[in-house]
Amino acid sequence: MATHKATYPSVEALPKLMTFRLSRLQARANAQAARLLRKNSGISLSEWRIFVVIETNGKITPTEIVRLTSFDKSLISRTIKGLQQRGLICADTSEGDGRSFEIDFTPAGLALFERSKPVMRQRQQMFRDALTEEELEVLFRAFDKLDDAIDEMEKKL
Amino acid sequence: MATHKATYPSVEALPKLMTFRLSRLQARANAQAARLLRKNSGISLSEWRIFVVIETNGKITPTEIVRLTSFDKSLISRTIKGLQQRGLICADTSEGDGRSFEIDFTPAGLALFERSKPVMRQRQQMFRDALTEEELEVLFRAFDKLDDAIDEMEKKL
DNA sequence: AGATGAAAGTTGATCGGTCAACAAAAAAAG
DNA sequence: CTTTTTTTGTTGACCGATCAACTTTCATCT
Repeated sequence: MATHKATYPSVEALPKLMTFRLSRLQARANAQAARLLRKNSGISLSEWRIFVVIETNGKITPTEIVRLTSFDKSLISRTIKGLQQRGLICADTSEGDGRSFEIDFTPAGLALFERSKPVMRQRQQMFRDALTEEELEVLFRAFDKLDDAIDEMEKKL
Repeated sequence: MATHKATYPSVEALPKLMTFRLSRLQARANAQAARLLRKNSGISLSEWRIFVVIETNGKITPTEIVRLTSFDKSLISRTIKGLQQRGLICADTSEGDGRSFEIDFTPAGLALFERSKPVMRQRQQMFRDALTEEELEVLFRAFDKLDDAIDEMEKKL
């Protein structure tokens, strides 16, 4: 005979919610990266990201950073200001556009970046090593597809 | 003859950085969910998550929520307070523990939750439909492995 | 029982991230 | 050439998330 006690979708369902897992994983990865950076070089995660973009692209304007990364432009603006004030990046006005400017490493900034690179590279490698080649492929393909799915939802929902 | 122009790891490398992709995807998914909820029922994402936990578990204490979800306990505390003040959940002190209490839906809260469920379920389904069954399996396995990888890094780095 | 330590929730401070409004400059339209 | 529109970057306000300090209650040890 059934009791009156309610039955529920069961808590095991929670880890099967994609956005739940995604959110949790990202939060943990994020917190860890921030802690590592803080310990190794005292820079924040947004600052690290700006550095990575400069490294991969060379000197670059804020708008280009937005285009390449989709980071929020106001966060970029504030992050750049902080880096400048500490002398970790330099800025030169763009030729032919008085509104914009290009940022680049200063020697001090590059040194600080290089100081964190080993541990961050190792971390990236540990993430990759945790998965097989095939899983990595599927994962990145899944990222692409989920990105597209969000685009579609923006239209339909 | 080579020029003096520097060469860089190439910007195409950026989308191959796992944490970069993870962060971007999660941020987008997050913002979208928040927008949908705001539009449909005016509740926040943290409030939605609390509702989902109550739905899957039944009435529950804050500490149990922490255990099940790893959400931050202070955020849970504030979220619960907000829901209570709007009469969307009710709280009864736990039997045998004067410190704790169990929260549950009020009729109003349940109604609001049910109002958002269809669109949120559809969203979850669209995420799942974006991937094949096999990709889904690999994705969730990857989540598990990456979670474990973070645990290991906590020890080594 | 009384003291000590652990656990449950709350609160304040702070930071990161997002959004909307804005000023300056450039580009496009007339 | 002048007006309008767009683009670039900055700023203020706000919410979400995290951390540490704290209060209250419970559990443990003697």
